[in-house]
Amino acid sequence: MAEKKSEKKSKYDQRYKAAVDAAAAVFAEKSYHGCGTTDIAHKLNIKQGSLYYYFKSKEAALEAVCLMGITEQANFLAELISKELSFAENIKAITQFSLKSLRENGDYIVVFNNDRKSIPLERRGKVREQSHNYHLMLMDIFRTGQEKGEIKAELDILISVRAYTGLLSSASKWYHSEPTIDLAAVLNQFSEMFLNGAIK
Amino acid sequence: MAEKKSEKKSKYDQRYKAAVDAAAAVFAEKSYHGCGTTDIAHKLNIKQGSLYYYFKSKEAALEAVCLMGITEQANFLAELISKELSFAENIKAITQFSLKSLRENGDYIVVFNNDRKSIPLERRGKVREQSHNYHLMLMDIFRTGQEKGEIKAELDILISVRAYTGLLSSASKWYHSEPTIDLAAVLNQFSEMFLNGAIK
DNA sequence: AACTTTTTCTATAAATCTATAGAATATATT
DNA sequence: AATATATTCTATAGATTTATAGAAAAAGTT
Repeated sequence: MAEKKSEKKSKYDQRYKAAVDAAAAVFAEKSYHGCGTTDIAHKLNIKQGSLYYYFKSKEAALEAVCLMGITEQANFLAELISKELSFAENIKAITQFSLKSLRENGDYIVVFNNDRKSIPLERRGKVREQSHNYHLMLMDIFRTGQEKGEIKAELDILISVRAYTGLLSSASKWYHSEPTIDLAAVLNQFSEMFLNGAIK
Repeated sequence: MAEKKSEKKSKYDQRYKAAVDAAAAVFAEKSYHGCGTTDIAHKLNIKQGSLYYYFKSKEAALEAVCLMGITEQANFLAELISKELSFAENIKAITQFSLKSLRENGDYIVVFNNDRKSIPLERRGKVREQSHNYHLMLMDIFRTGQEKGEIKAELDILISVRAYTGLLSSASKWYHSEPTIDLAAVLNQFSEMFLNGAIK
């Protein structure tokens, strides 16, 4: 009976996850305001009205997608920090994880990057918290790197963090449409360029 | 009479420019699909229906904004190339011009970056042409830089260009909300990081 | 098989949004 | 001043969208 209950629950959960996936895919392709709930329902093979069995509102779907996108990244950062690696190793690890996430959960990251501002203020709390947290952890990694003398002393840490996150998030714009480009090549070059620069 | 005619024409042109500015501001703030024509009209201090005296459609307004955003950048690149500077000088000049444009015409660039995909296919021609052109010119600058031995030989040019444009376009996400940060500081650090890297 | 719960469907209310047409007002010209 | 032109307004048609309510169907339970 406990087994049956958990099976039942997991059936709903599976379907709920499929709904969030569908929302992520549609939001990523057309943007939150650029799509209708019909599009999401169609991708799930159900009718528009049925979607509200899983989401209280379209906004709730957006929140779920964004939260999942940033939470995965934040959790990874927290784990990474506990390992106390060098700055260069941290950058390589973060770049690798980000690009792998882009390939496996690209829609979530794209939606977080592009549409998180469309979450209404009263619902934005959790997403803001996670992304603020992510930012703080990155700042921490950079600050530590500079204190240890790994990062050039003259660099402003905030600008550096912004530049690095910008580099990563920009990858989400083209990575998906260029399957030719090899993941490892991008990874190596991003890390190399960011750490050591483009010129000799 | 010729003077009066041109004055008249320029009155319409002034107002048309104000309309495009208003559209850019609203699109940048709420995104193309996230706003209504009412928002644009309100910013212009006219009623919603009056907007159609200046734009045939909302989509036409979007096209005008995007085209202006990318054209300015493309024109600058074309001029720059004719000067035949070194790679490092080119990067500094492009970074400087981009950040200056961001400050002065930020809305146009934000809209081009975020919403150009919302231009319907049949209207996208001119914008695509200009942005393809921009990409080709950047590729050219990087290729030349590598041939002259300024860029590390092992770097893939396409990935480098993507990384650099990503760095620039990401600035449009935060520069606006952080008036504390000095333009010159960002400029120097962006160029420095991209050229020489973050670590010692 | 009868019953309960879960999931999906149909139909629709209510709000919103783009675009148009024709009236009204302002501005320029003769 | 009378007339023409340019600009804005009002009102609205028509399409679309989100969300809800209650019926129907599917799945699970006893």
